[in-house]
Amino acid sequence: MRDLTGSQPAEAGETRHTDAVRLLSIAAVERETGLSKDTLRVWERRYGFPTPGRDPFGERVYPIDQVERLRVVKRLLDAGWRPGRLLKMSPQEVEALADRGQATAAALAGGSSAPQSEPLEPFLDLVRAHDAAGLHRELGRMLSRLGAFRFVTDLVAPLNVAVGEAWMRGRLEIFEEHAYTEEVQVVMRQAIAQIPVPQTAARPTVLLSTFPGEPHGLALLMVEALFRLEGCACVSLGVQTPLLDIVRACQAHQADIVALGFSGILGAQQVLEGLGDLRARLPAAVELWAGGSASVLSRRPVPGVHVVQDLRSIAGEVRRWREAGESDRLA
Amino acid sequence: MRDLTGSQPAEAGETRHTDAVRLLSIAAVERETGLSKDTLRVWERRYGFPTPGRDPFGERVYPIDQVERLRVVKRLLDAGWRPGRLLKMSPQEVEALADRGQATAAALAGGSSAPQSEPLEPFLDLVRAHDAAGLHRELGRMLSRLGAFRFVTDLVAPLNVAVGEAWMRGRLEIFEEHAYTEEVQVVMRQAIAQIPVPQTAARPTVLLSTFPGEPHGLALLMVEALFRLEGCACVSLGVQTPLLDIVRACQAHQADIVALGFSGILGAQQVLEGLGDLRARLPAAVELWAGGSASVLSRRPVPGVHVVQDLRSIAGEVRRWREAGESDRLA
DNA sequence: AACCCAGAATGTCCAGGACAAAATGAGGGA
DNA sequence: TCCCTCATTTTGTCCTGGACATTCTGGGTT
Repeated sequence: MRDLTGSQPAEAGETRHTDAVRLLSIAAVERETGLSKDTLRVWERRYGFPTPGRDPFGERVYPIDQVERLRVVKRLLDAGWRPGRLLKMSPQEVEALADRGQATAAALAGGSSAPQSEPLEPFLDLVRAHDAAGLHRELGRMLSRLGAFRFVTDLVAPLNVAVGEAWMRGRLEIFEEHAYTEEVQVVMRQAIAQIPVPQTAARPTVLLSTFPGEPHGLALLMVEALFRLEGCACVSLGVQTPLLDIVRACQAHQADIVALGFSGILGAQQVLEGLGDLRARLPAAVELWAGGSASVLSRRPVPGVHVVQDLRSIAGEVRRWREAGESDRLA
Repeated sequence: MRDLTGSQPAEAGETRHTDAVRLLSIAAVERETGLSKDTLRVWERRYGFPTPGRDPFGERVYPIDQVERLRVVKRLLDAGWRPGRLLKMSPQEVEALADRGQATAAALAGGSSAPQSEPLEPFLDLVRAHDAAGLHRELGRMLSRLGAFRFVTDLVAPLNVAVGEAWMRGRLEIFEEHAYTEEVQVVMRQAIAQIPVPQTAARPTVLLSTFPGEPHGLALLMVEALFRLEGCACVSLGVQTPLLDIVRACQAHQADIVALGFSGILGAQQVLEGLGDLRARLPAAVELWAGGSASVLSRRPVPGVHVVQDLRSIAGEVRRWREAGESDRLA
């Protein structure tokens, strides 16, 4: 991984100020890594890593390089590895795993069959060059060339995967991923704005959001575009809507489908409990769709929750819904 | 508050299923209210509220009405009240406070002097009617009529405050606030797209983001629009960038100003520690600007952090930066 | 080769104690 | 009368160490 920590040559008597810059509190580590305080403490107790020092008040202080390692571990965890093994490995071994591990996990998830019709490298180069304007221009060009549907399915979707993978391998910084996401969002909204609005009272009516703690709204936009292209009425609540409010919104908008996005930031347990909870609170007639890169979804099915593995399948699923509704109306 | 909890008439022998719908785990309450598990437990111990039951495993289960009350308490907390007093009050007293309390806090924050030149009620009515299309249309119309600058400062900014206040008084649901935010974001992005891109190498270069846990990206868009109108180069990382990555992005983009948004969701301590931490990690030449509705910012100044109280002041501050830079270059 | 179950692994929860930081309020000086 | 300072209370977060439901693993059985 490129060294951007701004490390100066360590001098003998490090000042208090340097310490403050090098050390993070447990709350800061939770913020930076997404690992809960409970998990951090229990890992230390069980596996002997991380090994934070203590400040004068007896509170944990984490060196920055351990935080970096925790970040990689977190990502490998999301890719299907288990902490017991990862945390016993040396930093070098973890690093090596990150460099080649993702390919395994991606292949395992069955992503290999995706027809990757557009070259992605030029876009990754623009991201690495921090050329936001250029990225915007090229994305806009591709949107015009491919049309909204193929733009989403053939370019943005594989590009997201490639960006995630590049981060894992240390070839992209998190902030570069953020900048990329932001730019794609702008173009995606542009794409959505171009889709003609459906008739009033179009069906199904789709409610889009994510759970609290899940800030990844890009997938939501992609899904919204695809639903719109199918002539559905979409109501997006943006990201991080509390569960009870999703239920209320569903009532208020008379939604037929509630679609939620998951990026793998949320823990498996939170996702499953949340989905089960939501399923119990929603009327049975409302379908609950879940999609995104979170691996839990494919690993453990939740009863009554419709998992959308591939963006391309949305069109077919909407058709299924409409036909099912038709027969209901006849009955 | 309007009853949208979907309550059916309670029958004598409530089923297990109904229980599951009525009771929330401590993790779910954290998700719904934004109050940490630690805080929930310590409130129970100290103030005797909330008073969760226990499931067969001895774990806390919170009735849904207590969760509703906790939400109101959280909002009053953000408005400057203290938990010791709020949690000793009866539910009715808290409710009454919410109904009139916000005005006090808003006046306290000095918001009364804002020249509110545009009528807001029609927009609130559209939000309440769940008329996303109508809201979009009216906002777009106002954008054209007022121009980007006045649209942001005279319409969107006071509207945000009005929406927050309406929620507090129980006249707006959270999901309605979400739907509103989403629609305004769409129009804001449209507004930004209309602003001509500045020359290459325009200065100052502004880096925009929020801390992890702060999902409110609307303020960020508003600020971006205003910076763009002043001819600044803007790099937005979207919301929730880890602190270390903000530092790296700042290096990579050679930013002159790092601007962060705070909505009051993050705890005071987190905001202050984060800002102090970030200030220590950024080069001294980089200015750190913080803005938003979080009350901490105005209550407790952080050394080396520039607090932007009013959106209108951004233009002047940019001018200040440019003049200061000029004299630096001469020196 | 498919299935199943004991045991290990793992994240979250609990209790209750401690303490730094922030807010409050009293007292004294300009 | 107003403002500043300092002691006191309030409040959120952190700590330890234990417990347990749930998930995953690996071997044995049909």
